[in-house]
Amino acid sequence: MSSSLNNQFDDQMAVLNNYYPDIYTQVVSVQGSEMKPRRRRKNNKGESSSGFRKRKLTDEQVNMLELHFQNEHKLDSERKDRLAAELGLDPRQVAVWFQNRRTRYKSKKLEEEYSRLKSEHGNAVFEKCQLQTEVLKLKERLSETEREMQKLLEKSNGASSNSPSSSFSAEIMEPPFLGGFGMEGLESVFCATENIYDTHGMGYWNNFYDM
DNA sequence: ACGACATACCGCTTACATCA
DNA sequence: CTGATGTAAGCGGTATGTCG
Repeated sequence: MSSSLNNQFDDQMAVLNNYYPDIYTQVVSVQGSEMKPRRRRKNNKGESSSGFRKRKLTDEQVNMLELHFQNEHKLDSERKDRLAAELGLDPRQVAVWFQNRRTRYKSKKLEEEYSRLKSEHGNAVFEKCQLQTEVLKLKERLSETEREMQKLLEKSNGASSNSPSSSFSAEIMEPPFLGGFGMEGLESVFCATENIYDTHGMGYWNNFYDM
């Protein structure tokens, strides 16, 4: 632990002591006398639950542990022993609490990350759909323009009967515009996704991912 | 360098307390 | 009373440091 962190921690402890002046003596008197931690469950046949009652840590103990955890997620042996003495707990209980707390922290972080990625993915899908729709519209415009050009060519060919057939006219007669872009069969997908967004908005997709 | 041992940590699981 | 949920703690495995 760095010295600045130590100072920060000492400040926090001072504040806590201000709010809970007799926290340590209370905790020690309650837990130190009769709540000795003991091991249980040697195996899963129910051998050793001899009168054991699981004790919940007091709010003050949890607050203190939480304070230490915010300061540093891992314990060195010295800090563990000192904290255990301060809280009237077994050092092993402190270690276990920190381990469980790290697990909770990790799973919470994972959930947050999952939500963030889910949201990003939803936005990306939405954007992709918009872009695909745009591509379709542009292809339609291109097709229309090409048809008009074809008409103009036919007109001019009719006016001068001896005009040569150009390679250009042959090219523009090729019908499958979408095929050239590898977009075969996607028209219905575009329409479907577009309709879904139009009808339901992004909330629909968020619910969809929650399934 | 190497193996034995201790220690800390992690993931998974169990058992208990609490609450709706 | 009961099932769901939160959490303290047990257990086995792994990584790392120390010592002879």
